Amino acid sequence: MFQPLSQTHESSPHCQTGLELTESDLANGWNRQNTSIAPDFLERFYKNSRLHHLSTWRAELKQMIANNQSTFRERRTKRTDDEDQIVMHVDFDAFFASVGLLDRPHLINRPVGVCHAKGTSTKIDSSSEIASVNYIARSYGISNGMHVGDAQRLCPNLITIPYEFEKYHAVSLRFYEILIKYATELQALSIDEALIEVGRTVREDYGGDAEEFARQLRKEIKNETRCDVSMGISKNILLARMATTYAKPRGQFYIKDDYIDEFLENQNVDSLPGVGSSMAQRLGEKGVITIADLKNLTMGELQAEFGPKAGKTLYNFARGIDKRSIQVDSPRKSVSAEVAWGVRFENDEQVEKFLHELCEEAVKRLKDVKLKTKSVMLKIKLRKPEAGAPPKLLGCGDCDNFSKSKTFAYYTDSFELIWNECLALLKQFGCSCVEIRGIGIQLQKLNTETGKGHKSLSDYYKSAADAEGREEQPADSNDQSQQCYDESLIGDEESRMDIISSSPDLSSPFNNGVCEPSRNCERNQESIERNVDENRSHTLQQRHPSYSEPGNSVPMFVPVKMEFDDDNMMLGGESSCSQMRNESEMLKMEEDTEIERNSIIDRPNERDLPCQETWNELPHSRLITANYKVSKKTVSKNNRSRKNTLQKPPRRKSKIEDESRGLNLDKNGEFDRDVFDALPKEIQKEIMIEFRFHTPLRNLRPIHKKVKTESDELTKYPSGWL
DNA sequence: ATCCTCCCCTAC
DNA sequence: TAAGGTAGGGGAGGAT
Ligand SMILES: Nc1ccn([C@H]2C[C@H](O)[C@@H](COP(=O)(O)OP(=O)(O)OP(=O)(O)O)O2)c(=O)n1
Ligand SMILES: [Mg+2]
Repeated sequence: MFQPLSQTHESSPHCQTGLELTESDLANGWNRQNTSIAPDFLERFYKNSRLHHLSTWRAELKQMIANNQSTFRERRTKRTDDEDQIVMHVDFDAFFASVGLLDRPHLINRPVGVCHAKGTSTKIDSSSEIASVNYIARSYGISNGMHVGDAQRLCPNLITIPYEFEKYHAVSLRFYEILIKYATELQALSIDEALIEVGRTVREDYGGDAEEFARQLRKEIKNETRCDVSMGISKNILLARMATTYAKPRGQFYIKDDYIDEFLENQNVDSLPGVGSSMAQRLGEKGVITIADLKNLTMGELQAEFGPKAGKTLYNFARGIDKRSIQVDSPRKSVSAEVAWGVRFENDEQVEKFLHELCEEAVKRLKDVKLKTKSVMLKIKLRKPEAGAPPKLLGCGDCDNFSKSKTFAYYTDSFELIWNECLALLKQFGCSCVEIRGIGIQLQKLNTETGKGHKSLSDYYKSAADAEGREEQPADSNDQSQQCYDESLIGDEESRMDIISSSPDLSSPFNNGVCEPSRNCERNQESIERNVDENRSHTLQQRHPSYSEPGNSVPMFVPVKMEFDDDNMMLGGESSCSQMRNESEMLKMEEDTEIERNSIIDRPNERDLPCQETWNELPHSRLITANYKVSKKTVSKNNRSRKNTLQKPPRRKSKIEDESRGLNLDKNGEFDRDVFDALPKEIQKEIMIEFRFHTPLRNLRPIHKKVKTESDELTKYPSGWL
């Protein structure tokens, strides 16, 4: 009764090991050419990845809009009250499919989907994903993201067409050009989707008739791109987006104030943007299916269950309230590169080589946006011990996810330094190469931090007007420091240069990362970095017999280009002062703790070696006891915190249970779930880490229970799609 | 309180 | 055959 749908290996007495699975994946020549061990894998993968394209385009469009802010400014000479705001959401219908059909008019009345599968096979089993299907295909129940095989089961006549990324891009650019003409504020959401604020345009040029404006805008976009958009209109972002969904395809819909409640109440909670399958399930467990149900919960109840912010958002959304403003530009907070497809390794050299390439990619992206980072995070996906071959060809399958980060003392964009940390983090994981199914590098704490949060254009104008005590005030003529900040981070080259030239002594973050002090540092400068999370690392290390004490390691000095936090020096204002203080303090700490600092980039001794001893060789009760004792403080704290939530389930159910299901702490195959469950989440995670990283998987016993299938993990078909 | 790390979730 | 990326919001639990 709990048998999963997946048919792969239930009858098998043993789980296949990672080694077996990876070896079999890499056994045939075609796969060897198309996995992470192939020399040009990364480039080919990114070239063909639709999701990579979506993300890249999104970033590019946001940047483009930010650079074009001045275009909107002219229109925004007056402060607009939130009440006068008219938000419109514009979104192409079946975007990839529609663009693909432009040159295939003979297919226009057939069910069509965009995917990689050539469709030459007569078998209905392709695991290729459909990026976009037209509305005819949707009438069969096919949706975006579905596997071709599943889609063909629903509609055997489905026609597949290939990706044409350049065309999507070109159509999108034309689309945004048109929007820029009318928008007072414009937020790029994706390649085919944007938010615009057009209150002023509608009032002044369309006699206040928002729907007439929308009709004309849709017509213009259709004429220019030959593709259909749908539009949602309302007083805020939430309602505009939901209106678009209702309007699709080839339609528009205006949610006026007196219709809000009626519009919302009968819809399911997951039609709220931000409420996905997980949140919908958690709400469902509380008997909340519709938005009307959601409205019956108090703010307190929602916050107790979902946290202060998420609870408040749910409470407001259920009432059609959304205070977010359109974000014309917002500072980038992270840059990353990751791959979770085709990732298979036979040996550690291959892992390092791949990580090296990925790191080059991540640093290139960092430099492309002219930023520097202070923190690098390595993300690893490891095959769950019980996971068989993934249903998706060369997919990552069912995985446990892990991440580890390191914080530097300074901002940097030095490949050497970042790479060095990536490698160190990889070694800290110490995982078996054949289990790896995904790797990612994320660079955080970029030198864009403001301490002031995001600002929309209207926010900006409001504060400028308020400060000046006048209503009409061009943005760039006052609040010099703020202007300096905005433009220097996001603005175009010209305005940046103006600002920089006004303070010639300070180097810019855009001058190729070189300033006088850093030049001096370039040679013979040791790497100065610091593990902020030392406590955590130490607990892990101490619990494992093969770890050395930090003091025992051999320091390794790395010559790197190093800079002071000059970026903040040029910002001026309060936030940069406090940032400077922090930097000075950090620098001081570095001096005070030289040994510890060195240990961070120590070349580890024995802990890098493959672990021979494993926890499996200990009685499991000892493991539990040991961990429990090490974290006694933790446990008591946890008890305290759990008391707070005792009324509710103390933790989110399914995820944790799924993760622990892979564990067999006892070599007799018995696993004391009660004991494990009683442990704090943190400790559970650490136990898992120990087992995943330091236990030969062949010692793990087969798992008989599985609740979620892999496809549950990674696909989000509407319920009842099969 | 507020920060940090390590996650999970969501959206396209 | 197939190309399951990426950025941001935010929560849990620990440290300060
Ligand atoms: N799982 C998904 C969802 C979307 N996309 C791509 C293809 C889509 O065409 C494009 C835009 O996404 P939308 O959610 O707007 O979907 P469509 O435009 O295809 O359909 P519609 O907006 O009419 O629902 O993003 C994708 O590759 N994979
Ligand atoms: Mg669309």
